Amino acid sequence: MSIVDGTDSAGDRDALHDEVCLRLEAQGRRFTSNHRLVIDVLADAGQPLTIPQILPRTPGVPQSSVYRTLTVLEEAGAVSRLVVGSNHAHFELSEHLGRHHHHLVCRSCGTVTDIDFTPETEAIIESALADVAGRRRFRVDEHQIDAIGFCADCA
Amino acid sequence: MSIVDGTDSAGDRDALHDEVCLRLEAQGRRFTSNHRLVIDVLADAGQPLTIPQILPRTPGVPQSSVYRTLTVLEEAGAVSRLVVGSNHAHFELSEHLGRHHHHLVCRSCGTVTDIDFTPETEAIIESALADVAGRRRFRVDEHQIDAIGFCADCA
DNA sequence: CTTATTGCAAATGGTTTGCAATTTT
DNA sequence: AAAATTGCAAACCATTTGCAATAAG
Repeated sequence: MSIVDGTDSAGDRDALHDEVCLRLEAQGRRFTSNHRLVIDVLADAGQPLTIPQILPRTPGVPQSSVYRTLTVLEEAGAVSRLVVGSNHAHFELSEHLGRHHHHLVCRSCGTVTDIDFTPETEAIIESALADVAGRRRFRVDEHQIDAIGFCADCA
Repeated sequence: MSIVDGTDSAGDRDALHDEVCLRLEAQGRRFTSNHRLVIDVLADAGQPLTIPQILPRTPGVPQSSVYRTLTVLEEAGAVSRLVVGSNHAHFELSEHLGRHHHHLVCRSCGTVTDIDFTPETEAIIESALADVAGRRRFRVDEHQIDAIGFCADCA
């Protein structure tokens, strides 16, 4: 189902690159070295990163290019932009490439961590959402759940 | 339990003002006419508003004062700042004053609408969160669920 | 009277953009 | 060659802030 299944083998990484490339080409974009570099940074991190966190891992690439790359990747559905609390947007591999998950957001340090629910819990949430949204004729594409509090370090 | 229970009678509004006043005074702040004005705008709207939506409803009050008022009210726990997708933050009465709820966010027009889950669904979500977060020694204060998609108007 | 709040204007800072040079196909 | 991407610097724009005047307790 998912391109990146967590084991992170070399083959997975190639499959990830291929999938991103396909998505870019579907929109008439190109898969350049900057694109690959940013994808790899996000894949390696395994959790949402802010621009200040990404920049040091893309040495020599100007800030504006990283922003542009992230925008292109977002439009191609390869990356998601997350805005929760903090002043900086967080970026992560899209759920199209990874797997569905939710977030723990630390009030103090702003760090965002991925968490998973069981399929049963997800099913309950989805059906509750479909029910409530349907009543207002709202079509739900996706949902995001953020738990806000304090991480172990900031407790 | 909640100060504002949806019927929106004059008494509820007074109770709302009193509660906001208490919360402000607990922090050595004052309950001024600007504070009341902004609270009333948010209470009347009954859904999250952006600054561009708030300003026309607070005639004569400069933008910077509205921002400052919202910050003070947020610190007092009377207002919550919501950041989802759009370029503008959305503001609403805090769950301390209203009731716990979640959001439908329209990808197209950016409008945010409140929705409620049943207590049973909420209980399941809370226990799932407590479980997963506890395993990482993360202390959950609150959670927010945003369903992203297209509203009836933008379908 | 003491201290928080207000209003104005100016600054801040994350993010976006114009344009010429450079890659990619 | 044609078109997307890059890098640099400059522009944007939502939000914040300094400061003198004002209002609340």
